[in-house]
Amino acid sequence: MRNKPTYSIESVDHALRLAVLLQQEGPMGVTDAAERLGVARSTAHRLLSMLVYRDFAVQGADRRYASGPALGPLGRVEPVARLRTIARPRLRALVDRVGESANLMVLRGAQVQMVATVECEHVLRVGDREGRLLPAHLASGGRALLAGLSRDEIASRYSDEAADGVSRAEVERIVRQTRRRGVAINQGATETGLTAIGHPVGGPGRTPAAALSVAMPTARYDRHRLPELTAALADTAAAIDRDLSGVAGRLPTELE
Amino acid sequence: MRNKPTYSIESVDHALRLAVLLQQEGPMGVTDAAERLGVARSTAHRLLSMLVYRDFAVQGADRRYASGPALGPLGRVEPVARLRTIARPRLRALVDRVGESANLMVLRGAQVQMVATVECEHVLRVGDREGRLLPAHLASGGRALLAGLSRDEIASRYSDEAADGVSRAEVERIVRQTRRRGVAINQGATETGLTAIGHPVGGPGRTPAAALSVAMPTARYDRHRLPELTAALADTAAAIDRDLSGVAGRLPTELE
DNA sequence: TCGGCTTGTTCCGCACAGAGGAATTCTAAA
DNA sequence: TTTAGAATTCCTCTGTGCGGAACAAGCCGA
Repeated sequence: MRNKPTYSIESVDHALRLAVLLQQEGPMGVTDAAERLGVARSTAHRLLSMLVYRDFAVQGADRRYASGPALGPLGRVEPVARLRTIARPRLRALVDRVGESANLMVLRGAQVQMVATVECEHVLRVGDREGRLLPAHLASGGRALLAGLSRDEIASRYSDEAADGVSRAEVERIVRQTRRRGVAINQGATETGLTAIGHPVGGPGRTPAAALSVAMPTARYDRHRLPELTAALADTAAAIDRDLSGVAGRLPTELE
Repeated sequence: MRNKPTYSIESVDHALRLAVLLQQEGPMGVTDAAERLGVARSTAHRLLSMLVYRDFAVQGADRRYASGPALGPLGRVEPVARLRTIARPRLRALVDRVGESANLMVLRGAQVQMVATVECEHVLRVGDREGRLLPAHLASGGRALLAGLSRDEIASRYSDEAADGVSRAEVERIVRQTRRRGVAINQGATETGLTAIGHPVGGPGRTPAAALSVAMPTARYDRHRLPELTAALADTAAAIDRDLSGVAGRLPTELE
């Protein structure tokens, strides 16, 4: 969730908040919804009717309204927010350790979405990209995640024809390269002068669902730093994985 | 999607329509969104900003907006609509064959959602319940679907404590009973005087994702009709499964 | 590199659409 | 059957949502 827009639309905000409430808290009645939103019952009813109209809600036999098929499955939005909360102190520690900005990202289709970013203290640094989407095959974390996918899984994300500027064959070449190197690296692919190293989050035997990266100006990257960076990434990934397992969390791969 | 509400809210409608567009058609820019909605660019931008604010959209590095984590996965809403379209003629044929109302439903958590209904021509009949949610363990189609789930899968939908009027132990008892009988039947469980027979849709080796039922007044149900009804349901389920496989569709179990 | 064009973003005035109070309808329990 | 609570419908009015215009950012070709 971002900052409130400069010119927000209250009616739309109420509707979207209500959709999220249904998703996260389960079925509720009109009166419940009105109280939760701080609006009149008639307003709540109108909002619910709009949500039903556009498949964001359905009404049960008991007259309560539940989340509809347009929304993500019940309870599964939270993992992204929880992932951000759990990962942020670990990202902070990673930045302190290596002195470069760090990112956490999840795979969404053929792209990665930046979930969290912690910036380093250098004046010249990679800035906050939280919330943004990048092509997965270009980003270091995206490459780390793609390298963990089967050929079928890659096929389900990339068509035969070049789309979004890349063919499946090219993605497969990048995956093979990443696997061969044992490291996911992006040198200038997403932005000239930027180098990033990626590492998946998710222990052995588990599908990696998120990835870490450290990103820096190419001027500060030297291949002799690679062992240090990869070790720091691996340690941080393991720590995040432990944190997530400790709360019996489900990882956002299940968003897909 | 239902009929347009009596007192609809245009601003909310625009926002929800835009969310569905992002979901179904992939990333787009402000100008595209404005054209698709028939609004000014500044209005489209405000709507997109609200969607981003509430996690229904994210903005990519190329400035386009894509669907956000609060929405169901890309392209997966449509299967419900397509399932309805594909199944409706088959439901019609089923109703013609057995002379009773027929439903198609999908499992959503611990409930089933009615996807499509075709009513029979008797004056006393089970009416249209399309769009409604019912407790899965009570509905015949829900029972048919639950009987196809593993113990773990049932555990993920029902907690230990009695919630929504049922405990997991009770659900497991119903599942065992359904499996023993080889038929999923609801006599008066969802409504007094109503009897329904359910049957899963999904061929051998595939997880049943939807279910059919025929539903009638108990006054018209006789256990000697059971072979006829189950045969008609099995034939119809197989036909729908073929129709779905023919278009290489994915079934709505993947909504979950 | 620069300029022109396109697209995204911000601002503000105004009129009509969204909110809410009240009336009506529905539902479940006693 | 009655009653109370909740859902739904209706309608008035004011403040909010829309869109035009200005501004900012990005892209591409010369």
